[in-house]
Amino acid sequence: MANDTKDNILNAAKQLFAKRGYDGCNVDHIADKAKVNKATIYYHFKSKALLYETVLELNLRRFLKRLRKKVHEHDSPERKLEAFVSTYASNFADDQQMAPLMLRELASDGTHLTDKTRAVLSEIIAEVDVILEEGRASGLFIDAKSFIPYFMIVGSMNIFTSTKKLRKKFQNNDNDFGFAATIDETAQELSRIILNGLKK
Amino acid sequence: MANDTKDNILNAAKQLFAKRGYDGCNVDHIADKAKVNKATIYYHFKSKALLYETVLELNLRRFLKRLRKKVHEHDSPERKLEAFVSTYASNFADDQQMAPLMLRELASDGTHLTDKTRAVLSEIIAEVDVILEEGRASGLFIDAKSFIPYFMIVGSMNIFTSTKKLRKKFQNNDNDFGFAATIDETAQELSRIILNGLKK
Amino acid sequence: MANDTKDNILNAAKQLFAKRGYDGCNVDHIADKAKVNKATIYYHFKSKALLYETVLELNLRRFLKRLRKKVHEHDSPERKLEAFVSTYASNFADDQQMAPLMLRELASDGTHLTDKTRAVLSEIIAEVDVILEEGRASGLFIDAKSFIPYFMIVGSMNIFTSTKKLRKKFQNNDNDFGFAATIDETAQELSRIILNGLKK
Amino acid sequence: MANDTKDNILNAAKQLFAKRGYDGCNVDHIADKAKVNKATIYYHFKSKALLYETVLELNLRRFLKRLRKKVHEHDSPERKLEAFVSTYASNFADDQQMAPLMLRELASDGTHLTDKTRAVLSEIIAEVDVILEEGRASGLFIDAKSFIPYFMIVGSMNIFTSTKKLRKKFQNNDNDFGFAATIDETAQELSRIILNGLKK
DNA sequence: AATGAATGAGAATTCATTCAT
DNA sequence: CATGAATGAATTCTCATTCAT
Repeated sequence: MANDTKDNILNAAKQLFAKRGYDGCNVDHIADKAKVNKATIYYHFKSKALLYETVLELNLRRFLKRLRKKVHEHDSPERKLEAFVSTYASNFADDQQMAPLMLRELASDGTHLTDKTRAVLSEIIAEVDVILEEGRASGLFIDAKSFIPYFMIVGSMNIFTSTKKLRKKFQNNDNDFGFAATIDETAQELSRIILNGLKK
Repeated sequence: MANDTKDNILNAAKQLFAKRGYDGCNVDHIADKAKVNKATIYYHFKSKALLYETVLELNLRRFLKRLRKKVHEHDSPERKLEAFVSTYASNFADDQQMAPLMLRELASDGTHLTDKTRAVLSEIIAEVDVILEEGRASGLFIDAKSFIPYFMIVGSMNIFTSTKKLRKKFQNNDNDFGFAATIDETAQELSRIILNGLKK
Repeated sequence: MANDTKDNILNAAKQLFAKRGYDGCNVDHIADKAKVNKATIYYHFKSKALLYETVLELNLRRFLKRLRKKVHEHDSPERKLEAFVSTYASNFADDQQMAPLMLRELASDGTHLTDKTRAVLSEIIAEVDVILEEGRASGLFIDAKSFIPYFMIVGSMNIFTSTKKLRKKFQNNDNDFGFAATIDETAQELSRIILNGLKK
Repeated sequence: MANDTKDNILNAAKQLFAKRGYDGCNVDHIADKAKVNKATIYYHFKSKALLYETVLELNLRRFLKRLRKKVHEHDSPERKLEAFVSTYASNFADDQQMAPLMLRELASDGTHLTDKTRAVLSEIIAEVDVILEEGRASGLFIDAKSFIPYFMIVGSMNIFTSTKKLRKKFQNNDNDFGFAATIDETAQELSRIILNGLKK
């Protein structure tokens, strides 16, 4: 029961933090959504800030695990990078909260990130770094700072996922810039451009 | 004098909204930073929400104007795209607030965006769209949805600029993923990968 | 109006802090008693703690001023000491809050005392110290540490004033220990014992 | 084992009630200090209020017993009064909590005192009363209300013991009012002044 | 145009207490 | 006996906003 309670809180918190940001949502609301008493949240997590940190760390860790698993199913740097992007996409398709959560954190320059959570973030970037290094070593890829392709992927996928409603508002226009694309189409095209761009 | 006051408020607001987000900063704090009385803010802008909208619209409009001017100094799609990216970079180099401001807005799915401001945003994307269309028309570029290169640029440049402090925290590690790069270097490498990636 | 408001708050606070102690009374209650909105208290005093400190300092300062004035109307150490005690008494007769306020502060070892307020306290003791020094110098008084007569006066007068209701509960007994005495009678007898006790 | 737990709770409670007062300390904190679960406190004592009353009654009773024993070792009123004061002092020297505990109770006009506990208090005063009565009967002491010497002793000894830290803060001054005295010196001087003052 | 004062509605956090185990 | 979990009711403090001047 205790674990159920904790999970309910963590899920409710994740949704609201994603939707409204840390400052934009309140503990009452989280308690309502989790169907627990507000004080119960403070019993399990000591403060709103610690709850937020827990949500972030837990989800990033889970995300890293899934990315790794999928990436390591492949051998060539190209397939690995594709796997990274497509897993990124499929994860975001299932879990709509991750994208705004990460984006807000980046926008606030990691203010709420603990050392442990930053370490997880680092391991995610490292996945891309290793792939690029392999690509460079085998003469496939040009020499480029790892963070640039990483930011390209993270930036575009997170923005795409976060702006579901916003993108719809452009679809009345004569030009919707392709905004109606699915996340998988987007991931594929993104992969294609990046891989092509990195190729020697 | 009246305009001085208004500008002071707009500047203070921009800095604080950028740093802490709409919900994360309060009118008292803006008043303090602008060195005006809190009621003065309500005299010039009707509410916190309207102040925020004004900040956003004003700055996006200014940003669009600068991008346009620089892009239109060039002729070929390639040079134009490069100009778009490098102007993006130089603007962010001068104005550290724009990046987190935009990023937060995207993370919150444009909740605070007025129709007018969304229109400005649309015109910025349209700049890229036109360039890509030209490129496609002249057989230089592959056929790709415009928003993808756009999100790649916006995502990576905004994340890079927003995470100055965060990136520094990675620089003790043996691998800093190239995070120490300047914004201009970053823009150049980004241009190179995207142009290469779009090329037929 | 602003000063009226502040005074209302200070008075209400004084009464409640005296009656229930710092932790025993709440800001809502003070606001009710002062007939102001709770937020108004926070506007004028930044926190409950600062309100408390202000109450303490203001009242101790006023108390010191009155003691000094009366003491300095006399010449001999004996008359001065009597004046000190009787003024102490007459002040406490008018202002029932001062005694429990001071007593609680002493009980909590001056935890809430600011440097400035401690200085006022010091000046009150100094009044007694000077009197005793004069008495010793003119060969009237025995050599005794100043704080002891001071604590005797402060202790007995403050306890007497603070325990109005408690003392009444003893008055059904066959022996009420003299608890029914007035504050002036008490002060006189106290003076007599101390003066007699200090005499060479 | 059961008694161990109860004693741990009573000791922890005594220390915290003394340091912070009834309202200033919370059951969680007592539980932490006693190294028991919070619910255990409610198992042994029914409420915070009852725990407090138990602490008070137990300790006052113990205090009374010790005072009585020492006082009754002497015969003359003078020696008995001296014994009362010196036992007061030696008890407070061993048990730093008693003084603030009593002082707070007096400051709050006995609000938390049960009838039983008030009866114990009464018996303590009665000890002094009997001594003074004897002194008056044998023509040694002047006629004075018993509570006044009692309040002088209680007031000064309790204030002295409660203000260990506060007194230290005065010791940088050029005049420390004798605050550096030990409790035994203080008790001796107090005895001397009171006895001298009561003498016919 | 600008400001000090005031406030209603909320927000985070605490706390004494209960209860199932 | 003892405890982890849970909670209703406070409690301190904040905040966007208004208003008289």
